[in-house]
Amino acid sequence: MSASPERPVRVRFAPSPTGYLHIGGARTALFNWLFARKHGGTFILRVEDTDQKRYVPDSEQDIKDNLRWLGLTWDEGPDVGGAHGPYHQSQRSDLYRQWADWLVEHGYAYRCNCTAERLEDLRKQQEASKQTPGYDRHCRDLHLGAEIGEHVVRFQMPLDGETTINDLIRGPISFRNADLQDLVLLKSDGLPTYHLANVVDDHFMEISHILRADEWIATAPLHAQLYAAFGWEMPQIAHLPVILSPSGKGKLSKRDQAFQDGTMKVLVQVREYRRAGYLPEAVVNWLTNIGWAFGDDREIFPVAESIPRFDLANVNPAGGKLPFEKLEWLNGQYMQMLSVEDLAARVRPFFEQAGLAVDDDRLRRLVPLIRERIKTLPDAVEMAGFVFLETVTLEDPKQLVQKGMDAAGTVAALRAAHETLAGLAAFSAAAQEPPMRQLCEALGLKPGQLFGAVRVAVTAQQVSPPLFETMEIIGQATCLTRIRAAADRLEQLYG
RNA sequence: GCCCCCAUCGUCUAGUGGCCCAGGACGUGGCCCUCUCAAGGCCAAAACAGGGGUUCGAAUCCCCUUAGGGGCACCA
Repeated sequence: MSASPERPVRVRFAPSPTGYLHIGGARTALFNWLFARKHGGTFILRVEDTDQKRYVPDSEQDIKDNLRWLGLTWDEGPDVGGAHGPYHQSQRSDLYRQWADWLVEHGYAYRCNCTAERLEDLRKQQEASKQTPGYDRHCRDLHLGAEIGEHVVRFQMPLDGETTINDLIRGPISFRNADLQDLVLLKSDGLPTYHLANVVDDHFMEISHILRADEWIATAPLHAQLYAAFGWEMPQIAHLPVILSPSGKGKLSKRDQAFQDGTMKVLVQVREYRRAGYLPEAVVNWLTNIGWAFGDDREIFPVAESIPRFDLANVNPAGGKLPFEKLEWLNGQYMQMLSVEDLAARVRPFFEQAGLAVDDDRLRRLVPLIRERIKTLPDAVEMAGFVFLETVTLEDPKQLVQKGMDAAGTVAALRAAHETLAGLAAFSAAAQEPPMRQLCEALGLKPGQLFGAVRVAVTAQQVSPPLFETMEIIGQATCLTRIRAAADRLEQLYG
């Protein structure tokens, strides 16, 4: 039953199109992808669309788009094809049916026509009498034929003995067969359950290693028994640790959308990370570091460098929570590493979405100023959107008044600044600073007071990129207009 | 209830019997730098869940307890 070590590495990510790509799913995909790349193997995408009830039409597209966004491209699967297709389980029904029949014929499975009502009653009884819930094997020895009409096919689990799974991360895990269920393999709609489909597909797609979330551990012995019944070699298997909800209750996968946990925004779907302005390379770096460590005490590493180091033997079996604060930091680090060109291109759509008319020259000059001040792409809009605005308006002119100053003094300071700045022949930051500092002394103000008032006048914000560089980008005329307007308004209202 | 996984700072982790009175990172606090905010630099607080073994020696191996998690579907 153990796989031959020399078997070519072929791994798969097999999502079900019942929802958008989840961050936990992305992590599973990432580890599969890393494993494949490490071993020069093949990474396969397989769509497990056998649940018609929960099918979400645009979820497959979302899954594919976001895998690509993360750079987790597949070598075989939808859109790219391959020699082991089709890669949608809904197109492989005949195969599953054929092998389900084979199991029945060979005494490894049986037909069952127990009704949903009977199963429901059974479960209620078992709960009432505090018994372990599960199918009572009513039809197991009835040898029902195909003529019974609507029915399912159940696996005939051996009643004694043990099944041992050799998990690559956890070592051997044993189960008493008597504790295992006669699970449904083929549903009454003729489609397979996960258990049958994944075994048949993994076999015919020549999957060498199964890397999946650890919620599958409990059904692994069933899968092992299926391989044994078919007489097929079982792939090597490893169960990846789950990602837990930061709120401390349950696994994250139970929530399917972003939610608020205290002061922290918890993002769940990959599309939410994308929209929130995280860089895919930062997300990948972050995800790689949950359950696995690069080594050498390094926290920041490009994916290309983690490939040769990746090893299942170093995967931590314990589940963990997503460290969101670390993503914020990592994202900031990655943004600092990007070229001006690159960051400008990435930040541009966010300005546009905010309805701002982006000027390329200004944007390129702005990027170095905001690069180390933003954590996510849309932060740039909040920090420096005023650069692309014709006029800015202050909610309350009182905001111009800095600590230790009054309205009259502020008006005077602004007018003095206006005069100083208006007198400059060149409006570069370097040209602005010395006379403005002299002005501080002349007015008896601290730099923070004068510059603060000018900052608010020019940007309508208390916080901005460095003042002189910012004014240089905005331009002399616009700055002067804004300073005068601010002084006028303050004087009018509080003078 | 039954079966299974799992357990190092608040969080992500390093540690595969002596190099560990436990290292890194995020976050937190302090200081420095400073036109705001950041970034950066320096410093600090902060963990081997508990109890038994094994061993000359245990964070590392074994057992029990406890905590957390998963599963017990005609969902994946």
